[in-house]
Amino acid sequence: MIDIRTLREDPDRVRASQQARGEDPALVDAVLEADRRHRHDLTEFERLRAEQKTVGKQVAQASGEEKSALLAEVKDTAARVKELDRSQAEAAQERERLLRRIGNLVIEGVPAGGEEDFRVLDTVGQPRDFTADGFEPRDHLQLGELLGAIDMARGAKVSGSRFYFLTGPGARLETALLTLALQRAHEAGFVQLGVPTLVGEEAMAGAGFLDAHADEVYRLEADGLYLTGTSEVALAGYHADEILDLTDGPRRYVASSTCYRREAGAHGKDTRGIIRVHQFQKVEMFVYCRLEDAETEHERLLAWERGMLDAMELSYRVIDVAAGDLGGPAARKYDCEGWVPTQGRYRELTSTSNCTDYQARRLGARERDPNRSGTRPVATLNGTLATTRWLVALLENHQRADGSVRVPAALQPLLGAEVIAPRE
RNA sequence: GGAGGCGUCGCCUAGUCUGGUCUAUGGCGCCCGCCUGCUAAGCGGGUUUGGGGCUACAACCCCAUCGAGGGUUCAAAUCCCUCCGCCUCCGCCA
Repeated sequence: MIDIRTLREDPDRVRASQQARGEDPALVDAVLEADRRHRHDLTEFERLRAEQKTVGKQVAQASGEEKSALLAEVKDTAARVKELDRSQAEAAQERERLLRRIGNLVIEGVPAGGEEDFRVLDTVGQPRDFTADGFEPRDHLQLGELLGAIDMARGAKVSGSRFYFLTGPGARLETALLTLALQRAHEAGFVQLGVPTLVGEEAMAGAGFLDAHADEVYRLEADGLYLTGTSEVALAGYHADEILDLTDGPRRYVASSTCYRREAGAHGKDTRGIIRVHQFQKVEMFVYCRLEDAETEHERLLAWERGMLDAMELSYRVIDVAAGDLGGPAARKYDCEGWVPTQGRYRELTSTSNCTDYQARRLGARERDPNRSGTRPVATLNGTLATTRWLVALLENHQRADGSVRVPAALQPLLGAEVIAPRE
């Protein structure tokens, strides 16, 4: 949620941001209208309420005839107060409802436009030339089956489409990847958290996943709980409604968790293999820091992601995601996309968002304001350090003509092997 | 699953039966000042959060806030209802 005060004082800035996102700038005026109504009724309510309290005290002192007279007088006020409180609250709710629909203020420099309007910031490595290598690359599922690493058929038998088993070397490769990510985060000073993946409505909404992504979320009707599509939800909720002390620098957390996504709008897309599945593992970084440090911190998160991709010896590109493709809470988002040989294109492997104070305001994660009395929202950022999807890039890019797959040096000690060989 | 207890402004705590004197008590901690070779002690003051008015985003004034939400009442921490969380006991099950 953006700051209502920014919207009051500088509505043009908000309109411009909406425009860049391809969203409705008229929403700004609707919020302002509801805000005016709210403040008018609130002022009136407070004035009458003060009066009611004063008379109420007199009632307590008085007796007999004087008391009945006062009672008669204040009874009317009480009814008016109740009425105004209702309309004030109603206007506040309307303002809130509209305000929540406005996305975060896009940071200057973010390309305007939609999904295709991203800017490429960097490209690392070359897409592997299999013609030069003299063989036709197998896709990750062919390799997975050849190596005894992925079993889609049994996944479907047990749970349906977009479910899978990782088997033997596949499961071990995933574990090694996640472990390395956690190790590297630990060495960088992150505090590791074990997190709930089943959360209440408050946490889900606070992180912003019940707005645009509501269809993507698994909901357990009987218990009023939601399965999280990323540990960001739990990590964002961790310090909800708290006043943090950030004088010693940012709070950095990392968590590995199972992620659940309905993929409701993805019928027929990426149906083969484990590119797009209902359940996967992810190591996620999450940072609470001061607003003025957020952009620097965002660069750091990106650097940690790139370090991990480099260690996997993958070729990838870094993109500055366009405003229209950001999602509500993000003010800027960098994706790292790994090369997938059999698709001949780059696919998202990591994503890091700077949510500035947008998510924190809704969550109530604050700090003492260094410039004045009171508190102010902190900034939150998140980023991916590893996911199950990385197996696709690892298998396809490091495959050899005989169907075996070379293990990147960084994973070899964890896996205890330099090569994953086909089953006999 | 059954029975009971509890939830107060950082922590502990008074207040709830018997609604108005609660502008929520006291202690601890913390902050500022005084005193003082230094520290400690002592003394004085301050110390929830959110919002509105007015403004320099100060000071000041006001409203809300006693787990959350409703209700009763002129008036609710206090009475009634619903929900949430924690604890104890019993049962059941690993």
